[in-house]
Amino acid sequence: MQRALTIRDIAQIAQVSASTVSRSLNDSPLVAEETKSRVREIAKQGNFSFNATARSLVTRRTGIVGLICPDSFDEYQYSLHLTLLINQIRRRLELDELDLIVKFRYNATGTNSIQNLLNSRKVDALIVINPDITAEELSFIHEHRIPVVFVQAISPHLELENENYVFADHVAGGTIATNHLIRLGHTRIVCFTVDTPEASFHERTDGYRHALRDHDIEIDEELIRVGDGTFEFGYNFVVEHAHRFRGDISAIFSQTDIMALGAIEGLWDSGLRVPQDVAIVSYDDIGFGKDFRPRLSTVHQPRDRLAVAACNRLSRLLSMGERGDRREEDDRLLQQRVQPYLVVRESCGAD
Amino acid sequence: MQRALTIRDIAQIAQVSASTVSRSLNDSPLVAEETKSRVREIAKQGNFSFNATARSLVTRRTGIVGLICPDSFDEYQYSLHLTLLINQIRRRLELDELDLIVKFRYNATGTNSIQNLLNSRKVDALIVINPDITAEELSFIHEHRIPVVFVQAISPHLELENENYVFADHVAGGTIATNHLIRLGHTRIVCFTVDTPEASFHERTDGYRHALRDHDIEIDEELIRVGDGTFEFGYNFVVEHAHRFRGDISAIFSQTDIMALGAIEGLWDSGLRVPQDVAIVSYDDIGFGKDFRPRLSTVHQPRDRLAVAACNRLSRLLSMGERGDRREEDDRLLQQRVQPYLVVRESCGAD
DNA sequence: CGATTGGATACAAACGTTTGCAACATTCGC
DNA sequence: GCGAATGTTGCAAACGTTTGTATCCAATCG
Repeated sequence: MQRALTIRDIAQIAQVSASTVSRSLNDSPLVAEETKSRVREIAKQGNFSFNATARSLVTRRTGIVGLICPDSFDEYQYSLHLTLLINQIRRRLELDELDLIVKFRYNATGTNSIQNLLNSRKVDALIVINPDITAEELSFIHEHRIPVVFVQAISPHLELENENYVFADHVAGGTIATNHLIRLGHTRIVCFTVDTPEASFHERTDGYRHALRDHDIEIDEELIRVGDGTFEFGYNFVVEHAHRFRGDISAIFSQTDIMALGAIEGLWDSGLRVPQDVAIVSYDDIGFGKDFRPRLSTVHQPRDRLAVAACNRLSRLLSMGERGDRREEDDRLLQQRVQPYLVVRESCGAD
Repeated sequence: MQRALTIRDIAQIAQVSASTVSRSLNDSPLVAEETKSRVREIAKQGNFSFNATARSLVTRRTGIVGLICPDSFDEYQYSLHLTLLINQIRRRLELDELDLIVKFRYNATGTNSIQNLLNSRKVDALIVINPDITAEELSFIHEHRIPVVFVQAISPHLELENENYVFADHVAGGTIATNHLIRLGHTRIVCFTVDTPEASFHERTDGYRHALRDHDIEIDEELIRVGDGTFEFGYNFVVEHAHRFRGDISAIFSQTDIMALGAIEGLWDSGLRVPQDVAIVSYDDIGFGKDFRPRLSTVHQPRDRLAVAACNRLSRLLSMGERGDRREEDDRLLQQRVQPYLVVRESCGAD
């Protein structure tokens, strides 16, 4: 295989024109069945396949979508959730024969990943995860008239009204978790949240507040503790406040699984048992959670649904672009919210 | 921006030919400095950037490398190590302005990922992780004359003599871990390995054997336990054999961190403490390990070095392809082995 | 001062497809 | 049996670059 076969080579062998070969292999109705099958046969024999680059040049479609992900992807507490999410997206994209280029928000050469990707026209569409994006970049994207879907958390920086946005309902997640604990009889529930520009954690806290308010339980602001999402934080807090877990506080709503694992470890070291002495519900459902004893009761992040919804949205946009129309009903679907659900295991004390 | 600017547009504005624009923007020595800067200025004003597709068509370079990864990437016990490895590779590739398309070994449409990728000529080179690859696929790759480097574990299916191969020395890793335990005075050391076609686990076991032999310690085959890499396995084994950890067995070499975490949990539930009663050294260094109490002493998988070595290798192959030469010295570097190292924390009882 | 060099630029042919349009053959309706 | 419709094919122009070769002009040399 010195030089790969081209449609012209096939054309010569089949004694037809290159256009007929192209049409045959693309199953155009313009060519006779008999010719089609003859051409196909020859192509198959010669192990022919299209040169994607040449094709892209004229169709203006590369068959690649770009995904921008936060640099925090490198840090392990985010890796699991994001990895799983991205893998789901990749799998879903396979169905449409689309490949995925993943880029970090900020790259090693100091140039802007988003601009690079769009300028080079390497991708047909963009998925932006946890969109920590400037207004400037947003308008840059729109100038390029390239389909874009934002996924996962709502960015407070972003005017989402006219954007395609698929996100999880973190308020509902916070409510579900807290309600569950309340139903089990807990009223003094400490809430571990995370200090980050991302809105998702604030929303989980809102959910916590809603649940308490709905049950006429006093909201003690002192019980809302802002951490950093790490094991250490959970561990340190419970060790430091161990005395309060004997009588005062009876449950924890931890907004990350990792902090919950830390808390469990810390409580243990303080002579307290989960769930017997303290009930815990956490958030994310990162897979490790079901291994440790006690197994974590946790709010499942609907990664699969996020992925599916985002990709469906994207497919739609891509095919809309092809036909150039834009129907009314689509506009109503611009924002799509997916619901998390509670996975009850052991740490809440109710199986 | 109805239609993106082309070099012809720039040419017209600058009153030069398209080729001069191309050469100017590519900093060719064939064009006068003055013209160059004039053209550059105009390009900058107009926010011009090359159409990567058109460029690829003639240069036969896409600036994209493909990475084939095992489907087990989906399962969480592999995710962490692989995610980190792939992210490192991605970061390293940024330096060469190369983008990365990651594909699963088997894709949803049932077609062969490797063949797809190569046939379409979408990528300039291939990285194959944990190469569970058939001879047929291997020869397919070579027919395409595309640079390929295999990473991580050695595949028993693969004749690696003529392949570019970057792998970790798992024998050394097994030896290091076991030696450390021996040095701490342990002689009855149980070894958790994993049943998989991948050779890396067998190699770790070989390392374990070497270490014992070197110290004239009898190898008790019964102490080598074949598991599945999960938390459950570690947990169940120690619980079931708890009595033996009081007097007989005094240490564990676990070939995955996860199994070690399971064992720690199980020992605890059996009233045994790590490292006081049982010392543990594990393998992988997955990041979680440093959070849990006791913190894991573990053999660090040299992901960073694997990534760097693989990418360097790839860069080299790519630039060799450009110049078409192949020097002798390169052949000697075909296989590259990187060394793991021990991270001593708490679980081994020696800080 | 004519021939020669060399630097700067332009021309045109690739790269491998897709696709609008024209061309041709065949069939149909009347 | 003739014009129109229909079905099949080929021609050629795109798509936006790169790059080998030709051209032009000024400067240099003998």
